Amino acid sequence: MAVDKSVKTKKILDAAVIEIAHRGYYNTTVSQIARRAGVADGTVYLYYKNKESILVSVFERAMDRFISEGILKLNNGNEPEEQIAEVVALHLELVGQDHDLAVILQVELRHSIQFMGMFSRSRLREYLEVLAGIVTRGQASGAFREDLDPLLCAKLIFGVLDQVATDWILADSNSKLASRVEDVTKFLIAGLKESK
Amino acid sequence: MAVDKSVKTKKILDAAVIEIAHRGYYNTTVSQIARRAGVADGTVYLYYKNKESILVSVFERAMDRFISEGILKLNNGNEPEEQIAEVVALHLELVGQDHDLAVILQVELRHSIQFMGMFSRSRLREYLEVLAGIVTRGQASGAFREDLDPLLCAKLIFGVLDQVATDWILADSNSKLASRVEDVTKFLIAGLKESK
DNA sequence: TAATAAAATGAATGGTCATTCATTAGTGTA
DNA sequence: TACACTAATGAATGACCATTCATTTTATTA
Repeated sequence: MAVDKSVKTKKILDAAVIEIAHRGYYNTTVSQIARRAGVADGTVYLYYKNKESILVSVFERAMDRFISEGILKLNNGNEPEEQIAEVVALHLELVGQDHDLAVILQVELRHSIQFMGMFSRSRLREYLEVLAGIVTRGQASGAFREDLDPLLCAKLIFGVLDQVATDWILADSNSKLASRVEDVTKFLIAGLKESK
Repeated sequence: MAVDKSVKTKKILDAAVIEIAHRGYYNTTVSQIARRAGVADGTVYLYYKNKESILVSVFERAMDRFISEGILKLNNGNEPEEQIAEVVALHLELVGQDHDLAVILQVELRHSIQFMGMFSRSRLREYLEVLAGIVTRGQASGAFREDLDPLLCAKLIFGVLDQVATDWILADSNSKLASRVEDVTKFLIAGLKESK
């Protein structure tokens, strides 16, 4: 039945996210994923073509949560400065909420983009374009300096967020990620304006 | 003879850097490294304990080039703003000079820090501390705002540089990395000062 | 209930390496 | 030249693991 099908597909995917986030793709065996999902090894292949396609699905879910669910929350009525603050908060909140998701985005995805000509670059692009849009609007309204390319700014903003997230993951600290939102925002907004 | 020993060790390491940068650690076989180095498979094990220890040496070399050779060039007499400019230029130049080195630092190292309890974090720490030192001095001299933690600032600066470098690698563009030095510097310095 | 179809199983297969080690080549010494 | 010692070789070993598929279990239908 259709429902059963998708339920089991999801169960396997859930298991894969956990295993891959903990051990990395190459150190995770299909058997481990199967065991955690509570199915036989062969069953995995009824739902996924092969190991790599599981990874692709893992990425798709991660990107989706992040981009679709996240970015849509942006309030377009706000001032550019406030939007930057919103993005920082959203980005760090999302990463902070789900450690496994975060590891996959920060560590595995990057690795796979490089070594398995993976799609996904386009989703990142999407994200960058949202950021660049904010910068462009800020420049138009005079809030932000105009001597920097918006796409470059978008990348720099992303770099900062990505770094804070990675730092949090690699340090496995329980220090709330949220506590850094304010300072990061200050830094970014200053960078986008003329300095004194 | 002692000289021969280290020459061959280096030859194998050179080969490993190239292979690993192109294919990633898990997709690189010891045979491939041996072939590129022009030695037999077994010979590799006369110079390295096992495959993982090759990776460790690869990282050590990469970090060394980057930190020791790079940071030492910083001119301590300069103003904080100039030092930031210097760091940006040095970082991007070093990465831009050696694509293989860059891939290993940006992609493989991160992956390994997460999944193989690797040392190396301490070398990154070293780098961050140099950056934090610049910020601290800038705050003391009144050049930079004082409401942000220097270590956080160091991480944000690193994030920006890391992102620009990664972007360059993943886009494999031949657009000179150097062309971005100026704009990145502007952004960072503004972020470190009070905004208008 | 019996027959049929669909889903799930897990042992077996085949391929891929990291690593070893018996053998060979090379180098220096007397 | 013969001997001893070191370095290098690469075929063989053994472990691992993705994937397959003959068989079993479960669900559906008549």
